[in-house]
Amino acid sequence: MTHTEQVERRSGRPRSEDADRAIISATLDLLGEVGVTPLSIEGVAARAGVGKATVYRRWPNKEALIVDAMATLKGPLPRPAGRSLREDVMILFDSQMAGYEAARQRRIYACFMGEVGRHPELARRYINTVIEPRREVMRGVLRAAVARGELRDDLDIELMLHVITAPVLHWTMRDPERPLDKSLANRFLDVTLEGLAPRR
Amino acid sequence: MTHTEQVERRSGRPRSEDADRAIISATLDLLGEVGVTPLSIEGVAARAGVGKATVYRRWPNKEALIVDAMATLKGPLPRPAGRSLREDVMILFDSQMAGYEAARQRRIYACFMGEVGRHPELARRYINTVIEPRREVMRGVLRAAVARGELRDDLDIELMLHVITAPVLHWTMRDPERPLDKSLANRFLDVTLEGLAPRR
Amino acid sequence: MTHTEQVERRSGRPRSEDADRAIISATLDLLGEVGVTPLSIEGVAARAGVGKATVYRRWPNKEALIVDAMATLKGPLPRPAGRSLREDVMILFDSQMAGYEAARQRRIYACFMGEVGRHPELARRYINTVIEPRREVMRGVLRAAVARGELRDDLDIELMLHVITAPVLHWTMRDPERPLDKSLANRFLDVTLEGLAPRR
Amino acid sequence: MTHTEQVERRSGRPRSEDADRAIISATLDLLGEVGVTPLSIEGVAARAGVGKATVYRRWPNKEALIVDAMATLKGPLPRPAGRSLREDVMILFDSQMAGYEAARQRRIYACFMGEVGRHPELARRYINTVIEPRREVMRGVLRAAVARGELRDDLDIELMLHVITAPVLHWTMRDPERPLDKSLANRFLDVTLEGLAPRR
DNA sequence: CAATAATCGAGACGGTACGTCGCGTCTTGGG
DNA sequence: CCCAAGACGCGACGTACCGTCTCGATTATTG
Repeated sequence: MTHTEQVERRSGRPRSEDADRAIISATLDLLGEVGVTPLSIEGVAARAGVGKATVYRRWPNKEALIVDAMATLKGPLPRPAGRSLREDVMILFDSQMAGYEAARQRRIYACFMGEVGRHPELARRYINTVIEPRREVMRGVLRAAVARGELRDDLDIELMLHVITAPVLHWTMRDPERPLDKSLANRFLDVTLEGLAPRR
Repeated sequence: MTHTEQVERRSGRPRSEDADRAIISATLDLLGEVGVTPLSIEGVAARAGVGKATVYRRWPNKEALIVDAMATLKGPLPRPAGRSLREDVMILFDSQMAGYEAARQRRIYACFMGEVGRHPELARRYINTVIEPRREVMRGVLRAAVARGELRDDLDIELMLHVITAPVLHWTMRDPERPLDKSLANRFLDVTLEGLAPRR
Repeated sequence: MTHTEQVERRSGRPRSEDADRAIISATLDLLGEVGVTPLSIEGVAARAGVGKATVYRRWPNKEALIVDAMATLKGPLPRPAGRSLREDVMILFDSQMAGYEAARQRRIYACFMGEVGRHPELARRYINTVIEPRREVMRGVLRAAVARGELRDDLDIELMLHVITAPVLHWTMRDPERPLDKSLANRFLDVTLEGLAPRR
Repeated sequence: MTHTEQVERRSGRPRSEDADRAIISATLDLLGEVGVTPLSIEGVAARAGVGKATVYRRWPNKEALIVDAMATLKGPLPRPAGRSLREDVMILFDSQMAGYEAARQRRIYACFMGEVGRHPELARRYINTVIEPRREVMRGVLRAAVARGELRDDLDIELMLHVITAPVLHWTMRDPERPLDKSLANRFLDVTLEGLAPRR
């Protein structure tokens, strides 16, 4: 999974997988804590308890390191149940709000959003790699809801996707440390779903 | 308006107001371009075409400088016409999307949102000083709309405020350089207002 | 005697002669305390209790100021009695060892000697203006002593001048604060006048 | 020989001895060129072609650096032949007048002499470390000459030492770049050994 | 099992940006 | 017109941190 993917065994002492993991984890921590611009290899190595050369031996620069670190964020996607729109949406929300991993991801999301202007290429990769798959799941949920008649069929999916997710995401950015309260998420849904529900 | 507010005239050469303005403007530019953490007094002075000492003579550190720079962002608030909800909301949107000043403010907004976790105190001041007054205008708009029967009266204003503004604000963060297209803003409004409109 | 010598009266407030004196005196003090290179107009003005512009109005740079300050060091030359070589030499020594003015001059002498390499032009002027007149007095003393038969007539005056004065001057440089003890000066004279070789 | 003398090997990359040498040499050059007060670590680093941190890692301030730099000046002492006073003295003079190293040492000597008042502690160390050993050699030469009957035995060695060396040293200070002409040194010796008084 | 070779943490390297200070110049109000 | 006070742009200072490089020690594979 690292940048210097190797196929054939090389002689000499093999690279420590512990170091790999510690570096990636430190990178993700720091991405969420300080953002892309102030993140430095020095800081990553210190946080990982590893020599700087151990990082540079694997990745040529911080962009490459961040790209590889992001790849580990793809993780297992939430699987919507498909019974009702609201249930599916809450499953997706839940996966972003519970646990240490989710908190770190919220911090990273906020940092990338704040640095879109400085690091457009990295931000694009982050969106494509990490965010887009989740949006794709959500699109499936919305399409299924349209098919079941739970959502209007005269609006494009992208519009509905943004209107449903933006209140949650933007709320989260204002305090990434605290997960969004589930009842508040439900009240957001009440409003937006009302607007998106088919006119009878 | 500078940090070292002086009442009585001091002896010696008075401080240059040109320098004041250049420093504040450079600070706002850089706030939008690089954010809070990487902003440095050195960078501000260089951008302003001013000696570093000229900055340090006025503000003891970058936080104080940023606080004073933010104060100049309050600017004139947009005045809603009060004829219809949609017209008023579009007036408010417009004031954030047109002109160089608005573009700079969008960049600054994105930077502060991305650094809430690192500089909570500064972010809080920014919200209170710059954002909250505009939200207050929007609250007035919403209350008037409730009074006119254009919005449901069973929801609290804060909820409606967030649901209406979040899609616009979050869309903006994904590309602060380009102002939000007015027709897209209208489509967002179509959906959210439908959800917030009173049941007949 | 200042650099901007003026002949005709100019209109407006005349320049303060107090300031002139204070600046020159401060310059001489600092010349002796910090030397030529670290001496700054800022320091002179502060020591003189005068605005910096008041100095710059009179002298264009520190070299010109130092030149004029040195001119005031010429002072009244000691007048040898002409009765005996030893008495005359001790009169000259005395004038360099007694009083505040003499101590300052010793400090200045040490500083210039130490900075000959950095400021050869200033040092040359210093030698010509301040030191050379005193050496000229000493030459007269030596010539008279030769005429009286107190000194050999087969040596040139410059050589004798240097051999007699160097032990005193060099001793002084090793601790300019303390004036050379008169009895030690006498012992130096004993040796140079009589030599170190044993009398047969 | 560096300030942070280490006995046991420390982990990590060892400090470069090339850097040590370059820094010390640059310090000695600058000591002779600009003196103690204007000497700065920045200047030393630039002259040595070394990062400033490389200097500060070894010495905490310029005084400590100068002390260590002076220690390298002790060098090999001249060995007088012991056959005659004049020959021995000229050997000692020679060692201060020939070669690049000697020219640098003359410049340094002049600088320290000129800054005795500003840096008495450093000057004291310089005298003790660098000058005193050479004076001790000269004392041996003088004592041997006294024993051989070449010098009077009724004068103390310190007095003779000063009277013999001062003309040479003080002449040198007036132009440290040019070594003292050997024939002039001989004429100084002629006088001090024989005296200025006429032979009866 | 010894030799080899790549990796490890540690830390020194040259370079650069930081906030501070002091320089010589410039600009006020008041005498 | 002079004077003090002090702000101005500029640049040097000592510090901290960056990415790179280099050391002795460690750890698998190879002969």
